[in-house]
Amino acid sequence: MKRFEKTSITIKDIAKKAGVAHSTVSLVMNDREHVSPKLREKILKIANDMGYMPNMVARSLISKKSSTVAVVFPENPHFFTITYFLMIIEGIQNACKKYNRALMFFSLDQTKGESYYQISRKWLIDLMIIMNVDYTRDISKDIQDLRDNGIYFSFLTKYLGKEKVNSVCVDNLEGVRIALEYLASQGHKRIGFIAGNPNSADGPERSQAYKALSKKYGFDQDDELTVQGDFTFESGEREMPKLLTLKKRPTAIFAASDYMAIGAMRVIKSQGLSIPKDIAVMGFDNTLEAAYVEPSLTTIRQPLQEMGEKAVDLAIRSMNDENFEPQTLALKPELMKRQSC
Amino acid sequence: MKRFEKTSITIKDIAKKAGVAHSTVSLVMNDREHVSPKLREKILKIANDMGYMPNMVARSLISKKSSTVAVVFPENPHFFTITYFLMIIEGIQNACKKYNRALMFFSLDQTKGESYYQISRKWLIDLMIIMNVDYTRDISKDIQDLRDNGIYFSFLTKYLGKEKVNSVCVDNLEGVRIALEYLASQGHKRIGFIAGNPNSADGPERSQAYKALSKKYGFDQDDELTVQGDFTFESGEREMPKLLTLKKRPTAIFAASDYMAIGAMRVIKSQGLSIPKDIAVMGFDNTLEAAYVEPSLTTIRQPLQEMGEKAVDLAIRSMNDENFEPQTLALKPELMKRQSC
DNA sequence: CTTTAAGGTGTTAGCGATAACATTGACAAA
DNA sequence: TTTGTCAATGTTATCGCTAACACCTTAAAG
Repeated sequence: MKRFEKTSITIKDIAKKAGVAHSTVSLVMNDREHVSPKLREKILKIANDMGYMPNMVARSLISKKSSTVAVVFPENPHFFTITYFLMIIEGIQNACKKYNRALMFFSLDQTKGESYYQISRKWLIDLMIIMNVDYTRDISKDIQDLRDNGIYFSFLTKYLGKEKVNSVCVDNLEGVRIALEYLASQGHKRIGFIAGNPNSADGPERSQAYKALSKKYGFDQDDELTVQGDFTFESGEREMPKLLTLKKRPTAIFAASDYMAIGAMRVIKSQGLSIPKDIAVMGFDNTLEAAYVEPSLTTIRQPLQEMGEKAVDLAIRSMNDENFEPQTLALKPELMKRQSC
Repeated sequence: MKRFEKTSITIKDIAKKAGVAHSTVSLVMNDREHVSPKLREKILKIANDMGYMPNMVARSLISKKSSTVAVVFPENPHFFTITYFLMIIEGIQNACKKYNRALMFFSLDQTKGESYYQISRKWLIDLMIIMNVDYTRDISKDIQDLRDNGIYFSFLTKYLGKEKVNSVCVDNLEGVRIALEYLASQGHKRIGFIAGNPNSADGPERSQAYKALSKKYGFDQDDELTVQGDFTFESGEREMPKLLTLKKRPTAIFAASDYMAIGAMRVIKSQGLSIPKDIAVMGFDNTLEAAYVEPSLTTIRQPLQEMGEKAVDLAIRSMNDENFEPQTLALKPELMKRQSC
């Protein structure tokens, strides 16, 4: 008792005041049966009067569950300023509110050999959202470790491996279809494509969709119409000149991310070309910046907040229902008509 | 033992394998003295071989400290998409890395009567970053509660009350000075000012600085040159027309936030006026969007990341040094010359 | 050769909570 | 009245860890 100067109200304090055993108080606090309504009422009142607040840490220790949602993302010094992620996190935060869980963030430092399971064990995490997984690591093992230890999780975005896991993504095929259809409706036939990060889940999907659909819509098929970016602003800036110097210049550019589209726009404008008159630009994501650039960027909206929320929902459902089959949710994208097309 | 299907490696497992008491293992894990180097070595090796990972929750429970940094912000459904906050959070995340703490987020729901202290007790938080406090609540009491219970904290941004507490902010006077001086150097004499949220710490400070300095620089002093916004994009859009319809139109606009500046720019452009030729626009903050708008926004950069990092630093220093005087750090702003001026 | 000090190590008691199991007591049936 | 039953409580062990303290070495001092 000397060790701690001050100690806050515990179930034992309440028990003493109410003249019952602390286990009874525990039953009341957890809303379990086997306590008479009268006593329950009394204990609740005392707890309230004393300003009792359960100690989540002690609960975690005994139950091996932490009442948190852990978001784990790869080590990236600028993770938080990529608004794309932020909008997802906002959705996750809303879900936390809904399920009454606290939100924790962890960055996974590959170089230190940290694993998803280690983090979960260290902090008694029982629910994890795995963001933007780095496919250079052995994720099958990660998944196995998590499963073996009763940790529920969802991937954001789509998980590429063969295991059936919860994951949430946008319907890329549909997104690309909407984008290309809109460009086609505006009379474009020659469309340059800036592809996204080939090591991600979304990059290749969008590239394939572009390839397949541009045939369907009767667009020009030259290989040189596709350049390889990595979703970043810089890659858009880097690759755009290649498209501008083609003998036959495309009349529209479709970038697999808004950041690349914005980078490309900068190059186009710096060449004295007008958007959309000389070249139309279409993005993908609808990140915050899309509305602010000039001209504002026509793009495909990913329901990012909803994606974050659903990811938590799925993990919770897995947790509550043994028979729930892990699934991949592909949410519907939407065309945001603005000025760049 | 039946209760839990699987249990992970604990110090007792290590102790058994090493043939010592678990308390000895604890000493080793905490890098404390009274263990011979040879034994320490041996235990460390065994721990490593067995893949031991300390259970932070059990540690928290006994030590009443959670090894986390808790960021508490007021209930706001869009908190995470305000990039201003995000950049700060990025700094906080970096500091967490540095101090080897996990990052937790809590939104404080006034309506449910939650208090900062309650959150800290519930989760055994010992270090808290209080963001954007809502001055309609009795913060003196919050501060007292936290102090009484040995919880260390910093405010972001500046704390307005009389108590001496850790807080980090930008030097608003200096920021406004830099902005106005630059405008003066470009020959502006009549400058419209869009003030920020009067219930915040930064809003009134910037307004006062504007008033004092515009006298010093010999700018026009009409009251009608100042309109009242609240930092948001919408308020910029709402207030700008008032400045445009003045009999004598200002040649430059200084907004107390980038969001308001961007809102103002939209109005100016919609009137067919050119920026900066007809009207120059100066922002404050240097949020992400400032670089993307057209023309790009000249603004005063707040070192947001650094602010987040310093806030954690201060709280940690308070924790480690009993004699450390709580202080307010005012970081230096910086002019970001772009195209809008 | 015994005493003493100090460094190592083990023992034990919690932290605040949950949960298995034991016990009590009230009421109905025998 | 006696017994049985089941709901309502109490008792106790434990989660993984830390820390106070007791104990036991060993080596230097007497």
